[in-house]
Amino acid sequence: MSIPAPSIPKGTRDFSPVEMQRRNFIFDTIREVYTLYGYQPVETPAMENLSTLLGKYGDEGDKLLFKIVNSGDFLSAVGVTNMESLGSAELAPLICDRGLRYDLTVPFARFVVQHRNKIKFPFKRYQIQPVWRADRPQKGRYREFYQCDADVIGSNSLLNEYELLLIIKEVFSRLNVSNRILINNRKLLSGIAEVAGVGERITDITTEIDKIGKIGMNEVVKNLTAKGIPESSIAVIRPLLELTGSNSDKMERLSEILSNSATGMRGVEEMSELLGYLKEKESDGVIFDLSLARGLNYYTGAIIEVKAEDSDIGSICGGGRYDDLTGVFGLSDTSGVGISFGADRIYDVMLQNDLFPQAKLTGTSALVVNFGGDTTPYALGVVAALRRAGIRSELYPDSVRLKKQFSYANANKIPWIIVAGEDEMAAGKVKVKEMDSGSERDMTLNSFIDEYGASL
RNA sequence: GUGGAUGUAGUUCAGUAGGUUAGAACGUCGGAUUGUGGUUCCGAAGGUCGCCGGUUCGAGUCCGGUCUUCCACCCCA
Repeated sequence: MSIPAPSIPKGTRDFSPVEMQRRNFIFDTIREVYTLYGYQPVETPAMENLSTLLGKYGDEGDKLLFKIVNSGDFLSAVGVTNMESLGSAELAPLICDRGLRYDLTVPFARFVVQHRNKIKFPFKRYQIQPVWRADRPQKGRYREFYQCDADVIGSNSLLNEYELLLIIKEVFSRLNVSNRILINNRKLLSGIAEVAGVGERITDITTEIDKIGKIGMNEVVKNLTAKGIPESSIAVIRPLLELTGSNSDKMERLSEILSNSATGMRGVEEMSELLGYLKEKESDGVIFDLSLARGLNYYTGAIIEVKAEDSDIGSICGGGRYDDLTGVFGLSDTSGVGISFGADRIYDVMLQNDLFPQAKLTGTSALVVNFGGDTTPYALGVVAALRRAGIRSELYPDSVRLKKQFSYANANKIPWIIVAGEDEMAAGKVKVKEMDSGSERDMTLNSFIDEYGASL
């Protein structure tokens, strides 16, 4: 009779101590940079009311929401006829009031509206928490993953966009991840759709435009045609996406072509201003890419996406400006802009390219051997003294064969073993063994701490 | 949600044209060394062959379904 092997839900993962050490390196780096730029931490619950989440991410996003079945007799609200006539999609809202958060931006918008009395605008917050998506798992794609968000809400200034770009550069430079930062502006895309006479179809157009880099212009044109975009419109859109030359050349051409679109012209102004803030060195690796579209529906201005070089992982950071996310929760005229680092994908990229710094030793430095009996108080005194001296140390919990205790130290890469048995106790000393060299010395505990404490 | 691949001891993998008690390495545990690890030697434990059903005298091996992991699409961090 064997118990079935335990398992965890599809797309979720456990993290070992080694993995956690590396993950924390990423989280700590991002947190340090966020703090350095004046962002304040915030957390929100894992689950939100479904009404908060639904309709914010487009149809596709709604499908990927994890819904939570109501507690108690959740079927009583349904009724027999509904049960038989409705599909599971229509049934869901009747039996689910809550869902797991899909990202950190929408819960943050909710947070801002709910706590507006206590918030002094502009509000700069950061938030590092897991999110959940019922996507099919794949390389670099998990059902539970961490986002590391920073947002400024309540300020229209493009200096915020500029600052977020600097943060992105700072984080990836500290992590040593080579990357390219793509920027664009939704207003430019809206303007293009407008002058092409298909302003209504902006969503269809942007999601297709986004694929240019992947499937090529010809395929995109084919898809647009298939979606019913008239050839005359495509004829206007296409040359714009194929603009070449320097950023200022591109902006110049765009302002000519978009001159009849107020939205488009604002896009030109915004993009020119942002590009203007970037000094020569800072603009390294920042690319103005008209084909960058990004799916999330709520973006209205600048959009940002970071791709790792030397990797097929895809996007490792994304963001943009949303002018009216808080509007749906009852607070209008509050524009925000934010970015989000995908910690799990950054982890994958760093592992692939061997970018993790040699693991800092955060494990135990000294293991005190347990002989049991009368020596226990003596051994306990030894660990206590080591800890008082700031040396990470532990007493082996069981008084078992020394072979076992030494092999434990070896397996856990503990560099020192302190032997405090009867002989040592009688002499008022300890025997210290350096595991690397295998050499042993009898000495007082104080002289050990004096001699090696500082290096541990 | 659509399409494809995968699944055998804790781990990485063998397993011949369906045929007795399913193998190896590493790891684990015990011993050589009852106060000494990492090397060596000896020994042991550990598997309802992902799960359910079917074909067959007989299935780890063939067929169907289902789940997991991985890959592509959709979409995205």
